[in-house]
Amino acid sequence: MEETAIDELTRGRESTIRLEQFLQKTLPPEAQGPNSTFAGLIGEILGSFDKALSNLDSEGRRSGALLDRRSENFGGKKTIRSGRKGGYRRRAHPYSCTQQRKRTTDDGYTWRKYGQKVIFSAKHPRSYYRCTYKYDKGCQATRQVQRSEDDPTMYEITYIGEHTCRDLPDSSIIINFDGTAATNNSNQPQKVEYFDEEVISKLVMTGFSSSENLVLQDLMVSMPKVEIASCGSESTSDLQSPCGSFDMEFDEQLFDFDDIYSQFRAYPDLETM
DNA sequence: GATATTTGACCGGA
DNA sequence: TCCGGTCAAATATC
Repeated sequence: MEETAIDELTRGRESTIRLEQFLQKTLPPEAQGPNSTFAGLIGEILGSFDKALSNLDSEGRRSGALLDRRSENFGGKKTIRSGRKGGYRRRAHPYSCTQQRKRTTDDGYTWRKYGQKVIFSAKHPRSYYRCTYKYDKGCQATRQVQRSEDDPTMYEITYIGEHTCRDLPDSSIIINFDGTAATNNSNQPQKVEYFDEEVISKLVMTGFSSSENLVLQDLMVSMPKVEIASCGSESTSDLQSPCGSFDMEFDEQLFDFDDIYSQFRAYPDLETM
């Protein structure tokens, strides 16, 4: 399973390199300087692939220990050691991502606060939240919320672990390219798989030949899918995204997709090509 | 009464 | 030994 993810990421990386080579041929020289949007974007995409590959690689080395630890906690029953008040094992953080937001409540999940700490060298205390369904469904997701020191109106929210409380059947997965939520008959939250088609299609519409499209199709296939939990009325978040939480999903493992997504958002001029 | 939050203590990792 | 993450009893809120 993990090897498949690595293969796909490697393929995506190679496709990005091919895309870079193609754009180098087609873009005017002034658009290709070291400080250009083009160079920055390609560099960051490659960097993200490298980072994801690096994370996966290190996960592979640690996976045995992690699985043991996670399965130990999964039942929701705390094993309190005799004579101790605490009795817990601090979890490693296999998957985490940090976002900055003005609000902390619109990520589509329900959280229960379980602690708050004053952090050394930080102005503001850090709050700790776990998924409400930790014990009901064994969901191991947690998040940490801390007011930003630079901008006190913003919160730095770190999501740790994956939500297993929304373990939806595959039949409910909706492939959606335009970001509009399709409807189904159930009242279950929908799991929508979403590609940033807008950006890629604009690239395609700028005159790529069919063979060149293959490069992009390659890239799209290799690009990790974005899992967006449909958040109903709360779908408008402070981020420029349909929903608050972005995770890259490879089967049962979630990886941060923020970097790649934000790279496209960080270059509005690309979207107007 | 059930559920959520607060807060001091405990524990693990660096 | 210090710092940060988590636990769980006490307290607050609905």
